[in-house]
Amino acid sequence: MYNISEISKETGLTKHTLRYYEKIELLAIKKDEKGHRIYKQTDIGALTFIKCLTKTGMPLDQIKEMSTLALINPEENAERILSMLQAHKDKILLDIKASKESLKMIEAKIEVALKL
Amino acid sequence: MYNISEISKETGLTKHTLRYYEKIELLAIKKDEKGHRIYKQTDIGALTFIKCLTKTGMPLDQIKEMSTLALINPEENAERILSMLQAHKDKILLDIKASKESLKMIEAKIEVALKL
DNA sequence: GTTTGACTTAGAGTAAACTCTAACTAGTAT
DNA sequence: ATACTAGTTAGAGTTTACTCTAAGTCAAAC
Repeated sequence: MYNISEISKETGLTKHTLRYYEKIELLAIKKDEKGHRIYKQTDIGALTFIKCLTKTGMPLDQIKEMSTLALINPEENAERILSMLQAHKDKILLDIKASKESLKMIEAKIEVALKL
Repeated sequence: MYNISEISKETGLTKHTLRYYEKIELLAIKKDEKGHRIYKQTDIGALTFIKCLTKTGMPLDQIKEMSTLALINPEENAERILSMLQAHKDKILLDIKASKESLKMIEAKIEVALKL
């Protein structure tokens, strides 16, 4: 069990962001009798996965859609979740390809600048 | 010589975006006697490079800084331009690495979802 | 000759994802 | 008792990169 400061350190997300994620209902965190958030190991896992999705350009509303589907009925929604994950995987592969092409152009510019 | 519509088609940037790039002084385009923009081949090259930098996450103000330096005095500013390009290249390499790691996590989740 | 479609401008509006502020409570340290 | 620290909330503000609107000019098509 962790409090918000520990989770902030652990995940690298600010406390503001952690509360913001709850406000937009990306995830739900239990509170203690004082109203303070109590995070579990599984929450760290979820936040790590959210970070990995946002970093690779999945919008928060899509992440929210997936996590809602998984929360409500993982078995029934498995197909939909799977297709979203597959689509995102394909997008990342394309992004990597595009990045490599951009890299080539930049390297060419570096060559030009080196000659000045 | 091309007009804004042709350049929009050519580069995939909207006319709005092309005018916006001029407003923030990312590049300067000559006008004809009617005040209409006239684009040259070199402008297409510049816009293509700008696209490659934005796609890979370089902020517009940094692109602007580089293009200003290159415009004012390419020889004198070569070193600064070079270091910015190098830094961006390194950033892209790190991003690709991170994307590949995210890919692994997503593929693991896909495996889990396939078992449902 | 008027409608259509291209262009122009200044400036307002939008979307996404935070980021911050103000006002508050509750527990601990001096 | 008072100051410090950590937590809470609602809601306002910020940043980036567009994106759109309104009002206008100008030339060709019907």
